[in-house]
This record gives sequence, structure tokens and C-alpha cells, in this order.
Amino acid sequence: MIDPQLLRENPDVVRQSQRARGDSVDLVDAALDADRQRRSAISDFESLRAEQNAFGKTVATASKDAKPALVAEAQDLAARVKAAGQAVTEAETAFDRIVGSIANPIIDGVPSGGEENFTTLREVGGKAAFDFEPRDHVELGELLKAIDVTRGAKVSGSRFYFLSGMGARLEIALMSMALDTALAEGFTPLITPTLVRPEIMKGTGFLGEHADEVYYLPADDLYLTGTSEVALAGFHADEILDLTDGPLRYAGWSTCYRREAGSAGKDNRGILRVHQFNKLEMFSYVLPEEAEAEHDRLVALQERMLQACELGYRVIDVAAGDLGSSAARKFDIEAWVPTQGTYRELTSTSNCTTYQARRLDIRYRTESGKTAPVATLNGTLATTRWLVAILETHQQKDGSVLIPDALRPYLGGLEIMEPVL
RNA sequence: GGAGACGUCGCAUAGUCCGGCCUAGUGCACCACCCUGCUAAGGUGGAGUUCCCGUAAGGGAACCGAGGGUUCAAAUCCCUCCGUCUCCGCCA
Repeated sequence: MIDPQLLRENPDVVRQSQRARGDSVDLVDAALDADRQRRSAISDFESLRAEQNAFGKTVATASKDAKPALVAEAQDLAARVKAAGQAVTEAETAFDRIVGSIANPIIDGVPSGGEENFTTLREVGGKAAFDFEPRDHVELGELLKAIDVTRGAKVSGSRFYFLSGMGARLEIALMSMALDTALAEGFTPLITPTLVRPEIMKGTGFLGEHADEVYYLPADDLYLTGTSEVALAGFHADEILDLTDGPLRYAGWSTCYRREAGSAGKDNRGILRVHQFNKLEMFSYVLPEEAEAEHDRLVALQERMLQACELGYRVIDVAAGDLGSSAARKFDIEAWVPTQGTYRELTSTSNCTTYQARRLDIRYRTESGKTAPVATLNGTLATTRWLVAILETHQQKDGSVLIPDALRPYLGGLEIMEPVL
């Protein structure tokens, strides 16, 4: 939910953002109109209600003789109050629907346009080169007996897999390293629920444009989360936070579930795009004025992880049209995947400013004692997908894979993964 | 899954049977001031959240877990849902 005050006082900012995203600009005027209607409906209702309250006292203290006439009069008033109340409900529903469909105004500097209009901020670590024909991660996974997509499909269908042996160990090592990185920065670890109620799913914005990406369990009216961001954002829903000692930072460890409904035929091979994976997610609750600095901080941590894994990568400033409704800015880090000859997204970090917090009613107390929505940010610190880049980047001619130094302590000092015969 | 109890303004509680004197009382904690004086007590006042009108001072409305309903009037009566607790059953 955008700031209604911004909408009222500075609608041009919102219009510009809508234009950059390729969203409807007319929506802004519809929202302004809905806001006016809503406020006038509230005024009408409240003055009638005040009249009714006053009249109720008269009725209560009236003599037996006078009462019947007064009650008859009150009945008419009650009917009008009820109608006015319904008008308020309708006006508020309309307002919520229209304003709720306006995306978070982008931050200055975010490139306009769609998916292909991103800006590359920097490229680090180069593109791995080989003096032999590199194998892709599926082939390596089979040689190392680390990834078993065949049996994954047998048990659960396409886009499912088993991580076995070194594959399983490598993922745990990666997740543990990510957790340690977060811990060193003062993040509080959280292992989160992966099934959540509809309100939480709606509040985090995933029932909007991502609705058909989400697994739903009708028998229990629960949603499977595609990221622990959902639970991490819901964690403090309806609370007033004390941020005087600094931001609240959490590191959520969870399995993620995605239907991948819109990606039929895309990335069918291997574990690049799957229905289920594990992820360590950072989530920060900060003062609005600190959000952009926190965003840089999250990117820096992500880069530290990529560098620890000795991967080549680029950081991109995602274009407005590819942001998702809650994010005002998003940086993706994409790692070089040798056999694809391209960069693929390994992390994503979004600055949701106060948009998500306003919807989830997460606030802090300003110096004047008033409440105001906090800013929320999230970012990936490790996921199963990283195995793709790690295996392919560090492979050797014989199919073995060198383990990056930083990961070795998490694998009992192991330096290399060897093919299993 | 079955049976039952409960959910009130930071915490603890009253009020709910028998709707209107509840603009929700009391205790504790909190803040300001006063009195007194020394490690405590007493007095006075204030204090929640959301929204609407207003430049402001201020005024008004809503909120007793959530949402509906009955009624001139609901914390109070009725229904649905959510949550907590107790007992029983079930449990890869």
C-alpha cells in the first residue's frame, strides 16, 4: 500500500513511477477520486452517528409516556446510520482495491522499462574459462552422484530432484556459511513456517502478480511460501517496533515452494528452476531514512558470499517494470554459468520502503511519539541454485570439482569432490 | 477428531447471567506537577490505537480477539471464524 498522503499531496511522483513501470497512470486519478469519496462517506457517517449517540441518551432517560414516540423517531435515524455505514464500507473497499493496485513508487535512479532494461552496476570475478569442454551441472551432478533428477521426477514429477552425498553436504555447507555470515553481522536466525494464512500471503503481496506461482492447500486454507520473506515479514505484523537500538535483522532458513506455472519449457534441465529448494534469506526492519543504506549493506553481504564461493558475477539494478509491486528498487546478483554462456540470478535484494509495512501494519514510534510505518528489506544469502554455478565454475577436466576455500571448513576440510564410480 | 473453559485500554483484573447510570471501573507500573524530605509515602492531573474535519487551537467517530446479525441502543444477546488453555482420542 502506497502512502495515501503522498498520493494526495504529490500525485505526480506516483504517476511518474507508474509510467516507468509500464503500469496504468490513470489509476492515480482513480485513486484520488476514491480517496475523496471515501473521506466524504466517513464524514457523513460520523455526523449521523454522533446524532444517534446523542439521541440514544434522550431515549434512555425519557419518561414512559414519551418513549414510544422517541423510539419511532430513532428508528428512522438508525436506518440512515446503517445506510451511511454501508456507504463507508463500500467506499473503503473501493479505495483499498484501487490504491492497493498501485505499485510502490520507484526510487530515483531505477531504470525505466522491462526485464531487458536493467543497468549493470559492476562485474566482478570474470567469466570462468576452460581448456576442455566443460560439463553442465546435471552431468557433473551425475558423475559426482550429487544430484539425482531422474529419481526426483520418479517420486515427485518434473522439476523435483534429490541432492545426494556431496550434493546434500555442499548445500548444507553453503547454507551454514551463509548463516555464519549473517550471524557475524548481528542477524537473528529464524527457522520459519512455510505454510501461512491468506492474510499474511496477501499482506506480503504474493497473491498479486505472483498468485499462480503459489501452492495452495484448499483443505486447510493455507499457502506454501515461495520464500521465507513471507514469514519474516509477517513475523512482526501488527506490531509497533522499537528501533532505537538499530534495525531488527533476521536470517530466515526455510524450504521454498514455487509452482513455476509461467515458465513451462524454460530451464527444464537440472536444478536451475525447481518447485522446491532451500534458501537463507535476510530480512531487515529499519527506519525509512535508513532503508537505502541498508539496501547497500545487504548487497555487500551477498557479494561477500559470491566472492567466498569464488564465482564470477555482475550486480544489476533491475528495471522498474520488472520489480514486483512491493519493491521500490531491486538489485539482482547474477553468477556466470559457463555452459550457458550467460549470467543467471543467484540473489535478489529488494527495498520495499514502507510499502510492505503499511500493508502488514508494522510501525515504529517517531520522536514526537506518533507511529509511522517502518521500511522493510529482504535479500537472498544462499539458495540451492548456487550449486549450479559452484559445480560448473570449479569443475576440472576429469569431472572432479574443487571446493572453494571458504566452504572447506564446512565440509570437514575436504578440498575436492571426486566422481563416484 | 470429541468435550469444556477462556480472549476487556502496558500488565493484572471488574463488568457479560438481567442490553441504556460503561464517554469501560479498580490495582500495579508509567509521565508531569505539588507537598514533604531522604532512599519511602501522600496529593493532583495525564496517558492507547485508527480515522475524519481544521493552517492551528480544537472538535468528532470507531476500537472490549475478528467478522456478521438482532435492537431506538450491544463489552453485555445470537451466529461464524481465529487464537489460548484443560481433559479424552489419534499420531509415519
